[in-house]
Amino acid sequence: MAAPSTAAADKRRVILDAAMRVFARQGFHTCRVSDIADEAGVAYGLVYHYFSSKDEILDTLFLERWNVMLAAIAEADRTQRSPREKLRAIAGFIVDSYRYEPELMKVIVVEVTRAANTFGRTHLAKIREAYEQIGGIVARAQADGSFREEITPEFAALAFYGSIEQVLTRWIFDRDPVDDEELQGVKTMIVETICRGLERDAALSPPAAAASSD
Amino acid sequence: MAAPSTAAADKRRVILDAAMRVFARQGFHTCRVSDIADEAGVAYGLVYHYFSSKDEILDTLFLERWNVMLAAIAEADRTQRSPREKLRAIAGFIVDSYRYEPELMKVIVVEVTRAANTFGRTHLAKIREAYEQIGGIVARAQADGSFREEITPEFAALAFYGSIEQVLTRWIFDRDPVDDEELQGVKTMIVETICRGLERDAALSPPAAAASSD
Amino acid sequence: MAAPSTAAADKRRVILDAAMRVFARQGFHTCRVSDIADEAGVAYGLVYHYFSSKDEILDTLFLERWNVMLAAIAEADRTQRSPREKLRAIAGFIVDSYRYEPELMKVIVVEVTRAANTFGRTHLAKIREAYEQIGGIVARAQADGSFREEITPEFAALAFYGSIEQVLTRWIFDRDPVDDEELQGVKTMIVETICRGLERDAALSPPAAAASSD
Amino acid sequence: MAAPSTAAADKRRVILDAAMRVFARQGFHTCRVSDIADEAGVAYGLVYHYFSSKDEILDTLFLERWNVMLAAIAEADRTQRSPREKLRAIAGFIVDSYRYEPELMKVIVVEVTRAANTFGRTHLAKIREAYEQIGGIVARAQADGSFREEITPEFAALAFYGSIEQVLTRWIFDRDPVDDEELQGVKTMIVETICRGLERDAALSPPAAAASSD
DNA sequence: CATGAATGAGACTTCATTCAT
DNA sequence: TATGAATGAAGTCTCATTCAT
Repeated sequence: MAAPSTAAADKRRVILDAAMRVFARQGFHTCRVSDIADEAGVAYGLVYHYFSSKDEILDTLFLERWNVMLAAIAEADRTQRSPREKLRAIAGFIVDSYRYEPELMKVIVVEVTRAANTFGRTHLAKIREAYEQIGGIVARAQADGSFREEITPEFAALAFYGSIEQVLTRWIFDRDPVDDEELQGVKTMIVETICRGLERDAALSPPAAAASSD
Repeated sequence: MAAPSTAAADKRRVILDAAMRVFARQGFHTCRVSDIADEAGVAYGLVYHYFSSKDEILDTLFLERWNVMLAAIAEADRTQRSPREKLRAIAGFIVDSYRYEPELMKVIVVEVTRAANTFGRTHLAKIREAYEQIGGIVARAQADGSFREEITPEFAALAFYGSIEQVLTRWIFDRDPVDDEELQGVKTMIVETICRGLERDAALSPPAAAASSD
Repeated sequence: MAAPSTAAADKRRVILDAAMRVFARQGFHTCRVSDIADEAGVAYGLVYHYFSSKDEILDTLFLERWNVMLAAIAEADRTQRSPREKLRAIAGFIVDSYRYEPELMKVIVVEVTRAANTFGRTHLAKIREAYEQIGGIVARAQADGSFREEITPEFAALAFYGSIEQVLTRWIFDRDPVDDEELQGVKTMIVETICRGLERDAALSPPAAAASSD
Repeated sequence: MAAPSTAAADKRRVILDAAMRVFARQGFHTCRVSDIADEAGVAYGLVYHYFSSKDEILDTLFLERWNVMLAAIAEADRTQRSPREKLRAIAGFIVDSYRYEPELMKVIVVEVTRAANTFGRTHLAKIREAYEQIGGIVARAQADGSFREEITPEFAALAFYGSIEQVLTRWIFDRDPVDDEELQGVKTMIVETICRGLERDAALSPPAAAASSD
């Protein structure tokens, strides 16, 4: 009796993956539910057997991924590493997500986090959880003296995430595929720019050395 | 004989301003053309007398504003000021734009620059002109030795603009109106974070002094 | 398993038949798609489930009928009958089409073949196929000596079809229904006028006798 | 004081001629009133100073021309010529009308006489006046014994006019301009086909001779 | 006479969702 | 589970006509 439920779970997954590709290719608003069904190779109505609406499909794709990212941020924060190293781990995770799942990340960024008026609004609280975790890392870095206090943690989080999102958006709409070297370079530039902007004067040299250990 | 043309221009302006308010309030996709006509106090068809489509109204609002911003960036670049001061002038211009015309800026950011799949794509080239101008400032700062060369000008522009856009987005969707103090604080934090991230070690102290004169 | 597809085909037919009645009653441009849906007793959107546009419905009605007519012409031509008999068979087929399906023929004639600027243009090539087949009959009659050569086959076809179309148009817009006697009379008059005009002098008497056998 | 009224009359004429060209080029339903104004080089509203509606412009173009044609038919009928010569004169007049004013005739035929559902209906009575005059010629030819009585005058009129209209329609939608030889040939073919179809057996030879005198 | 801004009703088409089988 | 036919609300755009100047 487990087989059918597994099969069912598979179909659901098939639809989700198809939706991801269709959303990435055509955009959420431009595609029709039938496009998703066609891509998944299932009948029209079956989509509504697994999801209550077209919105719910995107909600699901977003939440699955975003929760993974929140976990990754929490994990990075849980380590004993320096703030700069934590932030580098986070930036690295997001950039690698794009590397390995560019279609999914395109959907997440284009259709949710940047879609301020629609899904970005729906998931506002969830999205801000990421900012808050990042802000927390900054706040604690300020408390322990490694980051200076002129910059509020809230702003720091916005600048950090905003820089990354902007880079992803650029990649998403560029013709050329991004090569690995550029991906690694961006990870470094993010911390080299934002973290250095956040760190105390005295801290400027050592972290540069620390970064090389990554 | 000037009156009619003035009157005509006025009606066009009335419609544009009404559209700005309606787009800001309801969102471009959620509002109907009749909402714009109602807000403007004109007949439905008059909207189509001045604009060929609903899209063209938003295009017009965006281009009007974006061209002003490009001019402001070019103007900031034309001065003899330091790179940091130039970037501060640009950040200041954008932040002040939001201060004085929050509805317009909400429309620009939410419906165009962040709407990657729709108008953001249409105006991709125009939007990138801003990045390129900012990147040019950075590149020249690297050439004259004030900015270090580890960070590419392209990335620097994305990080700079991305940070600002993220802050605006936060303000746009926050309940509370932003007070002047916060606005000024953000201007400072932007340069304090991004510019410091971009500047050479030796340059870290002097700019801090320069910034205090703003 | 045949039932659903039959049911589906039926609904499509129901819509086509309803459209035929509505087009005949109100005219293609004057009726709304909702009039068709109402007449068919189906929901608005179902019309668009089966047809991609209002135009396509008329295209379908026309092509269905016109292909039947082209087949009838080809069939008439395939027999061993005299040219006059072939043309009488064709005229008879068209006149009988009006007798048995006056609404459909009204739509075909009024909305397509006579609508030179709209559907008549779209289906120009298809319409001309009929002229060409008729012209072919005339050309072969000239070759075998039964028709004289002063009249080009092209003109003969236009005159033949033009005469019939004009008669149909007259009937279509007359108040009174056409009785069978008039229908039969017209069939005879068409061949008696046009064919006699086309035939050689020597041929004038025999065909008159032949016609009486119809 | 005559000058302004002359000027006024001129403007009215300018608009009518412009409308003729625009209707011929774009079709009545496809063009906008502003297209006519543009073509005439006058302001939008002026069209409504001279005509109460777009329809009235076409009505005017049609009636002007159709009345000329009715007069020509009456004139042809008034002579002492044979029925065949009268019909040849009428066919010749219509064909020459197309020769000298193809745009106007295109509008008359395509937008009025063939537009059964719209203007053809409005002007039904006027159009039928032509048929009736032609029918009258045929009826009198039957009374004097030159035309046989198997064909009703009503049908004869429809066949005669229908043949001509079909030829004009063909020319109108053919790419190639019609040369004079073809025009003359068609005049002959019309009477050679239709009149011969209408004439008594005994009359077949003499008219052929008569026709050569044209 | 002349202008062209202003009016507003009207219709096609799309597509998410439901439901009978 | 699975299918896809059926539903119907919603919104953009067109354009003939009017009218103030």
